[in-house]
Amino acid sequence: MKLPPLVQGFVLHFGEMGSRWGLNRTLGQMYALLYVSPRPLNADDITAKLGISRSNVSMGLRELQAWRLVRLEHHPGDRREYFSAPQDVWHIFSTLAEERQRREIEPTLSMLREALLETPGSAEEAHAQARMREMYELMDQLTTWFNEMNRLPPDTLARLIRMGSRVAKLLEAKDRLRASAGRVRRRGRRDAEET
Amino acid sequence: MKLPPLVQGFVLHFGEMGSRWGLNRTLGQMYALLYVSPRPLNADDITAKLGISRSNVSMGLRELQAWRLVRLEHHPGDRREYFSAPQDVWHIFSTLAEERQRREIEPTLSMLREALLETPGSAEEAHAQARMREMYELMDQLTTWFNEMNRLPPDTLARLIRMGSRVAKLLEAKDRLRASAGRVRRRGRRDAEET
DNA sequence: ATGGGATTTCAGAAATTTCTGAAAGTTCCG
DNA sequence: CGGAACTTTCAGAAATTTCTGAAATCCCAT
Repeated sequence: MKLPPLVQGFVLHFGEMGSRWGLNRTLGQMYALLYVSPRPLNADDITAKLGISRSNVSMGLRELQAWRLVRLEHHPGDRREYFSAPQDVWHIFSTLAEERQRREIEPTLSMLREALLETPGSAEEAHAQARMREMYELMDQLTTWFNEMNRLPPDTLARLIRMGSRVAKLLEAKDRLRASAGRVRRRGRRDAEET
Repeated sequence: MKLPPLVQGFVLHFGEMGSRWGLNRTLGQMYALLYVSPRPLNADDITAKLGISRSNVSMGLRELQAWRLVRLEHHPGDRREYFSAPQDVWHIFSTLAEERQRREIEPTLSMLREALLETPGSAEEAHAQARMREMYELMDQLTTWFNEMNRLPPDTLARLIRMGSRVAKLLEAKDRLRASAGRVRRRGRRDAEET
């Protein structure tokens, strides 16, 4: 591995962490390398910089593309394929989250949906099914929420994040507004809809 | 494995998924079993129901406790240890998320903090460091946000989730309120603080 | 303090995942 | 076409992770 120390540390760390995120060492290293690279790299660049086999790089690049974490581009007058990581960190995190949802959550939601259609054959199964229903409902709600938030304009979302728990204050404000509107009992400004 | 079909399907699925979440097959199966079980189980129960070795169960239980996913209890007049999964699904998801943050995010935040203190020795390193700073800032913001939300009273949080993207409407309402307050230029009701 | 039920440890076996080199495939140019 | 420049495939090697059985340890009741 032939890299400046700062970059090497970053790459190695991502290699280690790669396995904790559903990736693996090589994938983590490759992604880290592309992320900090000032220009797109081709497969041989990556092979050289990481000191791993060419075929491993080829497979890794396929997988990173499946994760939608890297983009492929061509340079005029050069037959090789160049890869780069999108620059926008928000965007990166959002695709990462989407992709993980697709791989980690959706299969379970389907499985649970099917299980909930079965007829329990015993008290034990009935209990199990009730527990599955609870889990299904929360997962479903959370993914719906996540998808909605992810569809919001990025700056709105950024603002909500920046507010943190102070959004709760908005809720209280809304409640006060509704309460007083109820007391006065006439048509007023309607700034927000009910949930 | 000797289980009612509905339960067996659930357990096997969690076994498969276990590896995608930072667990592993056995851990996933054990957790699934405890989750749907109507009563706490001891290690031998689990050994029998899942058909795996006693020692594997012992190690798995330790790990599930480290994840704070199961609780240990004792029954009077019985020396064995009984394990159960907390009933509240919200609570489960929240500890799961906390635990993942601790294992998947925090190490990277530390690594990045250290890297940002280094002095880049070349233009390439300077660029890499700038990219790391971007990543650090977003991760830091997201974890702060997550921690704050997780500290909110559960019903407030539940309400926010149920609102989904409609929270954005509250933001707009707030903006309108501030705008008109500014026009009128006198002290009015202050329902929400500025971000 | 001893016996025995219960749990833990751990070295090596088994299973799974990742990586490689060699061969095959693709594409473009002359 | 023929071949050079790249990329992909894939069977087996290497590395890693998970699982087991046997032995050790713990700890309570007598």
